[in-house]
Amino acid sequence: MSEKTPVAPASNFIRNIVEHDLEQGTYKHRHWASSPGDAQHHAAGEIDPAKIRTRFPPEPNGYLHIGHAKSICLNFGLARDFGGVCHMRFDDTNPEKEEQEYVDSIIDSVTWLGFDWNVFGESHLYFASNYFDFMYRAAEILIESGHAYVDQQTAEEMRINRGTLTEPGKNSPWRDRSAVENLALFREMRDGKHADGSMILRAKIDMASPNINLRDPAIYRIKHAHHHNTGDKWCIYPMYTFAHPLEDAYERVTHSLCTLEFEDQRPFYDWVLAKLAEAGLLAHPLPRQYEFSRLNLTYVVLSKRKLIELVEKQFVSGWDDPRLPTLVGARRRGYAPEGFRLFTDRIGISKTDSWIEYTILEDCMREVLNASAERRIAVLDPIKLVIDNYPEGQSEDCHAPNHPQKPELGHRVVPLSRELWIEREDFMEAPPKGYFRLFPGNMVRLRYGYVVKCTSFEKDADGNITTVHCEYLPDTKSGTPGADSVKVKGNIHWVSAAHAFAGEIRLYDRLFKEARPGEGDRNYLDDINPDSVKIITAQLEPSLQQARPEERFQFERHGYFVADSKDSQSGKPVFNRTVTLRDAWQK
RNA sequence: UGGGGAGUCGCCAAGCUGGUUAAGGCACCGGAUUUUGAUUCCGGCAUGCGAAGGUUCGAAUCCUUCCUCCCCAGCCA
Repeated sequence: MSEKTPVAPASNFIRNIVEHDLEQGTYKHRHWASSPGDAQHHAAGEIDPAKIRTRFPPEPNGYLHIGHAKSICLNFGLARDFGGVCHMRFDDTNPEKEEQEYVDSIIDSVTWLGFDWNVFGESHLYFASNYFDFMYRAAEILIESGHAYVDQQTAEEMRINRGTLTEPGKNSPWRDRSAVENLALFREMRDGKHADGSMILRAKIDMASPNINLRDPAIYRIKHAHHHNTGDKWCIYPMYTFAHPLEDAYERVTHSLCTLEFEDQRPFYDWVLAKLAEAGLLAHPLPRQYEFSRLNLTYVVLSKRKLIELVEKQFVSGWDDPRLPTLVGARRRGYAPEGFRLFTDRIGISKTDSWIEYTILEDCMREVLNASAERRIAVLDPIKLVIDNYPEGQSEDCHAPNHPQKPELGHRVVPLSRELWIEREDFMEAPPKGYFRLFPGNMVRLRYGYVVKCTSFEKDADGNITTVHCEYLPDTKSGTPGADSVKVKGNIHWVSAAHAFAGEIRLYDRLFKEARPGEGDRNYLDDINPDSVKIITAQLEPSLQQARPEERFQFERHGYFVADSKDSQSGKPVFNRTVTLRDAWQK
């Protein structure tokens, strides 16, 4: 089924760069010593069996979301397609924000998406914090070569002296200290002799640079904080801008992919690598950074800050709320890993600021789920259908295929009897033109059962339909020679009232009612859809009782549903609606 | 009004070292099949590539000017 979407990955500028590099043999002679290390370490290793090395470098300070899925698929997909390796690397250089809980969740999500960092017989799971000794050494080398200095300005002074977008900055009064003095001070920083914020190590570049990121950026700060991995070993920690190129080089990464906002940072990335290559700490070819545009999805919010707010202010039930675009949320919603991979292939990679329509993601899920999910029957808004000419107390088996396009998946038995539950919307007292379901005098097929003719109906005091009456045509049972003797256009699903069971179903809809939440001067919280979830009790066919957590189904004529991983109990599943079926019927 | 990026069909996105009719996907519109108004299948869908000039036999692709949008002034990443 899924052969339908072979999708040779579309050409994009990054693949073009990789192809070009491969043709040129740019990375052919790289050595890899089977573990991260400096130039000397790798020189002792063999020629790298990996044609290219990429990396997915999340900071373990939150949960992964759909935007990360794009980056994960890009990095791991590129490595896979070009005979390379993608490193799973935690960028944990800020002890104040990072936790083991996030590390575990991230590993779980990337694995769930279908990617693996065990390649060429090695596990490429890395932590930037394991490179602190190396980074410290790199900093000392920069100091010794006159490319870094210890600044004692306050944060406020630094900010003022940085200048503005249109005015150059001013040199720090501490900028011209000797290398010896800087080294001594930096070691004091490392040894805990100074308070947080009292000193900072800065790269010495150009306070007048039109690129603000080159105005002597901070590279090492004092933080007397406990680190989730290194404990209390360090009280100084490298800044991302300094650490990242070092991590990449240490791991022999060839193509370092990140989002557009780091574009201005690239000159510094290259500066760090060049200075340390000159000093012999790093070997050529050095990693190169390339930037692509981050994902924007309509009706969704992807910023970490907003996601945290939604959780903390309890607009949702938690990080794994099925309405959230987190990967744990999407998983609980029933979204499939293959769907995410299809999605990332479909939206492509470019440098254009773009907004992807949410329906693209939904369509990818429909496509993948249509191919894989077994069909079941659920009546979400039940009313009674009584077959008046069917004997009371009698029942019989009907056979329903588990998948219309996959006969090899077999079929199951659904019992039929005199009283059934059918969908409220499958009956109308006075139907509009084009409606071909149940209405007085009309005939429809009870899917996998008989053709019935609607004879009458009952209403309660409020005018709501409570019961519909019909008569069945005994010779028309599905699968029998007479099945097609009567042609009907309508085909409705049903469950036997005596055999079905009631189950909880959560009908999820988008969390935001506006395509671009918070656009203009609106607060994104005001754009929250008040009806993003509706909990109902449905009548479900008997076989659904055995549904296992995370098992996905198509409830015929409704959509795709998944047994909730948290709230389902043995014999008592709870279902989440993943996405509806397309519906071309305009009411 | 400093620097860095981006503008190709409703939404994405190839092409951009200039050369027949501007890929492809999604959406949309027709039509066929269908015991899911689903799926599947066929067909349609930019005389146009942010705008205006220019170079050229020939430009989305080169040049000039202009317009619009995004990012950067954390001891965050």
